[in-house]
Amino acid sequence: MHDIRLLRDQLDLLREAMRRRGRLGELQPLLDRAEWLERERRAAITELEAEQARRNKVTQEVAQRRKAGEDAAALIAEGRAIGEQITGLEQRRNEAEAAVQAMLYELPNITLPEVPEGDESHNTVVKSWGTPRADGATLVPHWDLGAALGMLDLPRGAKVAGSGFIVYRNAGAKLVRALMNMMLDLHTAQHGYQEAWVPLVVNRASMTGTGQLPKFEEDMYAVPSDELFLIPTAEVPVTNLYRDEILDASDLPMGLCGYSACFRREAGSAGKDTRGLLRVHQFDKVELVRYSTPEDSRHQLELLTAHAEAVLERLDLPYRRVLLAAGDTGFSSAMTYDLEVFAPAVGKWLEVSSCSVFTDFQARRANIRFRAAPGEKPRFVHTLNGSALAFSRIIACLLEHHQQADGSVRIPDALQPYLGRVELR
RNA sequence: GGACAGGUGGCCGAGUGGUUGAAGGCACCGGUCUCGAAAACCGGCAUACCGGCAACGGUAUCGUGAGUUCGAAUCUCACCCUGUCCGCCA
Repeated sequence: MHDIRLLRDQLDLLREAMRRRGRLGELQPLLDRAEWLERERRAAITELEAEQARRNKVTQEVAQRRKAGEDAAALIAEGRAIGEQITGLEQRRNEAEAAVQAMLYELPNITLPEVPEGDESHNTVVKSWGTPRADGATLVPHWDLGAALGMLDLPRGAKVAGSGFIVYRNAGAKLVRALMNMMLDLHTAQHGYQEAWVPLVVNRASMTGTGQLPKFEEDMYAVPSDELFLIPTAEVPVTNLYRDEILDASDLPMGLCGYSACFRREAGSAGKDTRGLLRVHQFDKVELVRYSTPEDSRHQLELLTAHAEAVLERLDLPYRRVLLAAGDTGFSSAMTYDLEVFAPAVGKWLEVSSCSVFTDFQARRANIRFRAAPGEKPRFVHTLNGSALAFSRIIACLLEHHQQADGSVRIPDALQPYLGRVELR
């Protein structure tokens, strides 16, 4: 969410930000209306507070007369009339405020200057590591290989829950545990993250804090009877850990990592890259979250991204880092690097991580602040997060990239101790 | 799920419907004293918003939201959270 003051004195900044995302045409009317509503809101407040001040005077006068034993009937009548005025003005203020708020919730974050403008065709590969296999045509796709190895049971997943819900079995199930432990050990022991094990459902306030609500309610599984939502990523509970709190400057930068299952309805993407493990309704993920000062957040994005990349390097999977163009950058994000790994049999680069800095966009929504020094005013922190990593696509890439001529799969050295074997066959 | 008890400032804690933004204490900051420190004493110490170049003025905030009233931390209702006991249960 943006600072409401931008609507007053930096409207062109917002306008330019929307243009860079290629959404000005669509959002211009909303911006205009929001600007008008903000003026209306303040006008209502000014009038309302004048009436409230008047009422407070009358009220005190009543008290004094009562004490002196004088008659206060006229004043009480006046107070009643003012009260009616106030009720009307309050309603006017509330309506304007709710309307402005609703519009602010619809506006995406302002991207950093170095983010290329335009749509996804302007995404830029800024780094490559390793060599993708060129013999993909000769390889068995992960869904067939996984089934052949007894690791993946997609038909029964569909039976017990539905299409897109995966059953891992035998070495596949153990592989999930191995990946979880390997990643969490790396981030806690080498990268300085605290570990958190968090709820898989959150309330509406948390979903609003990180930006999933109110705009993306359709994308989430919900438990309406309890007003809870299944998390699409551990980003939501982990970032909201410090909602409505003031951190000490000495706490920053702070890193938290956590494993969670992630639930996504993927409404509207039926049939698109949905084979095997490419796009599923429930997957596992280790998430990194960082809190930093505003001055340091850009640097923190590089650190965070490097932490995610370290996992890929340990898994010996060739990847590339893509700087997303403004139009492809997520709603809450100011700058995002996607990490993509090549799945040779599928013949596609798969997004296995998305590392973002949200500037103060989430912190303002979630009201997460820090005090730079004792006595100073609290300021909003900057939040960051990134997957490190999403398991299902990693498993797909492991099965394809490390596939050997006889249909077995080599297990990367770093994973061997966790899985307890050197290959799958 | 049921029955009680409770939610007040950074923390503890008072608060008969009428200068209560809220006593008192602790913590914190500044000062006096001291070679220095402690103690003692003096003073300061919430947040957000509106108006104003500013000085400053105003409004709101006692878990949340509604209501009663000229006026609500205080009364009523609903909800949320915490604690204790009972029930149920992995």
